[in-house]
Amino acid sequence: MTRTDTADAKTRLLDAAEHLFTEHGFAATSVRRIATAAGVPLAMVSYHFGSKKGLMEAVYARALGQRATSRVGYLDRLEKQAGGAPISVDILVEAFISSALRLTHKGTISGAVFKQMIGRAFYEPEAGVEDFFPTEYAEAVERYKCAFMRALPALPVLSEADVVWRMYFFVGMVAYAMAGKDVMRMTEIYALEVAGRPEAMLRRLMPFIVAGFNAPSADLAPTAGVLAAALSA
Amino acid sequence: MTRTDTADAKTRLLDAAEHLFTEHGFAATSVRRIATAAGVPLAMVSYHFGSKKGLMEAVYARALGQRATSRVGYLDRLEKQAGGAPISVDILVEAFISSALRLTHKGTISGAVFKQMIGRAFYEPEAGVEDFFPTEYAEAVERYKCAFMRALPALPVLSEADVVWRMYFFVGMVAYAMAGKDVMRMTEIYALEVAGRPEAMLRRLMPFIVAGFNAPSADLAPTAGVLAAALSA
DNA sequence: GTCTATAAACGGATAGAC
DNA sequence: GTCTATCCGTTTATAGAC
Repeated sequence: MTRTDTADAKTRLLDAAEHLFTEHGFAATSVRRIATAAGVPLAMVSYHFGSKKGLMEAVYARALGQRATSRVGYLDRLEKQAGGAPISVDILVEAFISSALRLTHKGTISGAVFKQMIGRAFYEPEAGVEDFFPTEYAEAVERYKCAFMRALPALPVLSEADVVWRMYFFVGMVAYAMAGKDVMRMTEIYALEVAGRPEAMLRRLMPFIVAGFNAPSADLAPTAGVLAAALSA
Repeated sequence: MTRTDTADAKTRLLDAAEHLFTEHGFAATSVRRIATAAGVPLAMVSYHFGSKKGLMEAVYARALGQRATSRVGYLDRLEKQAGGAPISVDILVEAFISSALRLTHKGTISGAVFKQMIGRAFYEPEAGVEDFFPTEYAEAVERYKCAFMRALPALPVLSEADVVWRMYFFVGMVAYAMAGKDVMRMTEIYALEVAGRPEAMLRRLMPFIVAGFNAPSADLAPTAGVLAAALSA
């Protein structure tokens, strides 16, 4: 007996939609199916949310809204505590990931579902959240960018392009992991311990990312080209 | 006047489907739209491919089939040339990415479209290629895994779990970039030079990944926990 | 082999009873 | 406020003419 069974129609629709959109995607999920899963008449979707799209926006709004505080919360506390001194890269990386994962442990939504939902939002073509995310997270990205630039070794200094690219890669990787995707079935084939344990992944991910951020600037030491050199040797 | 205009119905359907599935996703693309775009009667879809799903499988089969040789081609040549000696990490990383990007420059399909299509295949829920990819690429993953383990510093040696995790992160990042996704709109906001130029991204990505692979083992130096320590200080 | 016409089911949305 | 019944466009797939 889950909470959904006793909640009101609106909440049950949101719960069902969240789950089904996450699992099958927006276009592939019909409102009929959502209403059936929620045990609610079809018309309640139009009544409460106006349209299918309205329902999806409500799903994201609920999920993100109630967690809005955690985007730069860690960073605020860290900067306050540091009192002007740079924050080290490893702490920034863990703060960034933790802000993402922490969404998993708060609020009414199942952590696993929410995590996948956000991961999916990154790839769903018609998701519509592509208009939502950037405005909501632009500040967080900018704040972390500045923090990373201050944290990284002064000489040879990384260009802003270097830092932003590395954050781009970082975000992409976290999205892939959060979406629970594993196209190569690597977690199966190599029995990676990941099921339901984001901490295990975090432990593996952190050194990888931290080292990446600390790599020499691509402006100064263009690494690409070694393949061609090796093959023509 | 593109090639599509003169090709036969089957080919034109594949071309149109490839393009539309890539742009809008499987569920959101109707066969009518595909047939219209291809300038071909609707019934030709059933005739040639049996069903919508059959069409999609044909799209992937054509795209991947004709490029099957390039998955471990670089690695074969590198290992032959090295004659038993380990291949350095930077060369392996570039070979792996190049094998992915090289798909872009071969065959009949537009590079940009194919690239996005593969990227999409990683996230499309109903794509069905999740049964296809692992079997096709398991050998390549295993080969690269062995090569990376031989290339990485002997002491402290990375565990197989370390190496596989790092390949997992690597794959995820490449998938995100290949799908052309950018949820945070970072390429816009920070004017990253990426449009149509995978080489620019490669130059930025390589040092990041290489450094990540060379990071100390997560088994020996668990980095996670610095955030909690910093906040409780 | 190719295509037109249509079937059969499903999609989102709503009118109007209660 | 809540729900049943239905509208009507669109979907996939096919039957059958050419």
